Amino acid sequence: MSNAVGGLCAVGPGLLVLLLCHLVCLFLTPEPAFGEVNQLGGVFVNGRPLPNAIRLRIVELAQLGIRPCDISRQLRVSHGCVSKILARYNETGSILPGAIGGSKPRVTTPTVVKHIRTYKQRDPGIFAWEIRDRLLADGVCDKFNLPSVSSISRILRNKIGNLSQQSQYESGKPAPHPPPQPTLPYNHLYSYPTSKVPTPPGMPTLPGHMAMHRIWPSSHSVTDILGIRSITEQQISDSPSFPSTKLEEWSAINRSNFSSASSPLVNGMDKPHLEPQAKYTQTPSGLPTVNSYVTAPSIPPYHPPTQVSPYMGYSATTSAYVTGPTWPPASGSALSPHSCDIASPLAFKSMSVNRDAIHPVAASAL
DNA sequence: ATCGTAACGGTTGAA
DNA sequence: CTTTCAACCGTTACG
Repeated sequence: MSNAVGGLCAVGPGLLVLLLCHLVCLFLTPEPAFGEVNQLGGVFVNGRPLPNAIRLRIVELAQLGIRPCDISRQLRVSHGCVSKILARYNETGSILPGAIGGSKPRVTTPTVVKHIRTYKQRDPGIFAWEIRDRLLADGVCDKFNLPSVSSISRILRNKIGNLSQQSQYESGKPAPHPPPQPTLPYNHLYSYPTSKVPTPPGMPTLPGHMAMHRIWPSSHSVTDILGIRSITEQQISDSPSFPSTKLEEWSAINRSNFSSASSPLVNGMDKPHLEPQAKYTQTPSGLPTVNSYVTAPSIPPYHPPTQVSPYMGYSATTSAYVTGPTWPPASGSALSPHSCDIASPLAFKSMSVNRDAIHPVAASAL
């Protein structure tokens, strides 16, 4: 909670940083140096996610009732991509891309191995499939991270066999935190992108502890992003305690994105991640590129300074959690409820405040 | 005309 | 340190 003070201070330095950021951006992204141009004239970086600003914009426009095809034309993003982003948003409530790279989450975590070993010690004749059942029954694993029978066999063969001689696993790691949770250390990072498994269509939420796997969208929901986290809140929670969960998730989601979306405060500790940014134009905050994406005439002034803030918000903790898509916004967008005063993106502000002004946008697209 | 989606070539990062 | 692999990306083209 040293951030209470830091929060206040963050405003000052924050502005400085923003300024700095802009200077950098000016140099880095007059136009996307490594971008390619799609059929619509939009610039993209193959293999890399669209800047969050664009993604956000897509959702915003959709919430305003603009058709995907028009959004596509207006933002010069392929309709396939618009479709995908909106579908994802609909499904998860997040505009963010999934986790890029890395390996599948490990299921045979130390905790699981330990349990397997225990089972084996208690009943040397136990079968792998029995162990599997017990892992599930005992809540060590859930059906999403339950090791396969062959994995268990391998563990029995490779690890348990050796370990049983010297029990290095436990002695080596006295487990200061006796597996507090069956949840796996890796899984909290990866669970969210189970976007393929996450919520089987029709199943809105995951029951019980599985809900935990879905906390991520919370901080990334459009509402949160738009909202609009005040600058003072954005203190990147350097305390590794509670709030950092979100942060970790964030960084796990996509490191380059993380750095690009988060406040420059991260830069200090994240140097390696800056490189890709310089390389691509997924610049810090992903904003400057916006201008090159967005068709100038149709988009209201997209003042960078104010745009930055929502993305600084990405790194912050979460407050409100829009479970999803309040899709066709009943009245006004789901985004507007937030008083877009301090940190709200001008882009949105201009939309919600002068809703009339946005109509021309829609009109121009139609 | 619009939309959903598979294929494609690409990037990324853990193992 | 390099390679492999499986995740994701956005674009394109097709239905």
